[in-house]
Amino acid sequence: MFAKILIAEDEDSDNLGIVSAVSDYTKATVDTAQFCDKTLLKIREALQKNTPYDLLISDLSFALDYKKNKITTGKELIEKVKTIQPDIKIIVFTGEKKPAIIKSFFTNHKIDGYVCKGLYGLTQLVQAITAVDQDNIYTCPISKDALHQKNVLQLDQYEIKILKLLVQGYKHEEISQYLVENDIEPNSKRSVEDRIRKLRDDFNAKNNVQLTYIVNQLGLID
Amino acid sequence: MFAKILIAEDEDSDNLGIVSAVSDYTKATVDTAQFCDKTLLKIREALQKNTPYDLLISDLSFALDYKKNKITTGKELIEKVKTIQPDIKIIVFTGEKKPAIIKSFFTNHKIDGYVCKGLYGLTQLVQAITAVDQDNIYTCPISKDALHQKNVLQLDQYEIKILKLLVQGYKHEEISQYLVENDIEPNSKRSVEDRIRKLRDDFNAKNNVQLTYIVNQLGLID
DNA sequence: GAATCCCTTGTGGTTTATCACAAGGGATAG
DNA sequence: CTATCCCTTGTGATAAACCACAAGGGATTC
Repeated sequence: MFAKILIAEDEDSDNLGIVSAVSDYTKATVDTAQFCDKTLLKIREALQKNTPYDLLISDLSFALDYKKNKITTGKELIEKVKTIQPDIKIIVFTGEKKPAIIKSFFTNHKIDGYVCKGLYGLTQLVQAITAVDQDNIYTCPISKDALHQKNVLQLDQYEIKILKLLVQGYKHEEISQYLVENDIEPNSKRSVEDRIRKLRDDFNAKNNVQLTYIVNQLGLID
Repeated sequence: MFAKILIAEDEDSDNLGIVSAVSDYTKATVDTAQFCDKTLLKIREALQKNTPYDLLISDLSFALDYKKNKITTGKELIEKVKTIQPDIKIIVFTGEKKPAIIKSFFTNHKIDGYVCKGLYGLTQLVQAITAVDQDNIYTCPISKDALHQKNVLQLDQYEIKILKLLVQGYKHEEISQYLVENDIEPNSKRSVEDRIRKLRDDFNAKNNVQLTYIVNQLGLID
């Protein structure tokens, strides 16, 4: 079983509950960090002292940093952590329930578990720790659903760019111009329209208003 | 100081922290409820036994009810509570930071305090309890900002209806039809357009795509 | 090299959104 | 009562979104 666990969670109301649940269950050394940068620092230090953490339990959203922390989202934090200690296990423990976001953490960031905070969050977190300790992947009911949804379409960078420009009020023509100026191809007005139409098809949207609303609700253009 | 406090919070990871902070500070009887309906029930029972709660600390979002609880949002909960015990003090303790939503809780629901969960959530919650106990209104830094923002435009039901139809892909003409069928006035296509144009002006949006994106981001059409 | 496929782009036409101008009607102040 | 204001609605024009068809070009296959 894990011997050294780090919990990255900025909400003070949450900390106590998580720490006590985790340390009751695992008997491991449990440290906490309330900022992304602090988390990274602790992981680095532990590595240098040859007493690395086995497991990181991390939230995704962190308070905006009045102290100018460099990293402010769990996404970036996890990316950085993976570069300095690739073998560390990671469980995300968060309120975020959007399927697209959950999915991307498994596919893009190779996390080991995902637990949504909620009624039974702590129970599931304990289950996750057990599973991950045995080299399994853990998904709570909500994230399991998210991963099994077939029609959680992932957007590529090109599509995200177009949609972001759209919600900024850009016209098709202006989007085309922007793409030309930034050397992104394809970039004709016609191609932009084509891609937007494809997206409308994919998401069953009647027009661009509904399309942008849908992808925004799904968290695809955050 | 308050003698009897009820905490409505569905996240189990949060409960422990909140309860211990509140009971350490107040020396009051502190009860908790993980569902909206359960909360309402406890308040009713306490009233009948002539030992009512002095203070309700409530979250806003609650887990969706597999047991078919009637109330699933803090908003509805607070409305109901106010009808059965109008004099109870209410502090909202939640992750929700959208100005429009925060504002509406003070103007429409006459709550006594609003604290955003976060780095110093518990500290602020304790401050809120002190303030509210002395019949003052408490706003945490974030909600204070929200209340002071001048340009947090509130939408009326008519405007919300139109915007909701818009993001469902309705055309102006179809919105007009819908309004006619539901006896909502004004309902001509022209009037619908006019109102949408006014909204675009208010929110500085170039077109309907940007408009709906903005109001959605602000949480005005939830 | 020719046939084929796929992606990109262009053209032109229809529908919808956006906008300017104005007529009608109810409410209100004097 | 009348002048005025504001809200609603209508008309018609322009801009943008939306859509169907097809040409050109690169890559692949045989």
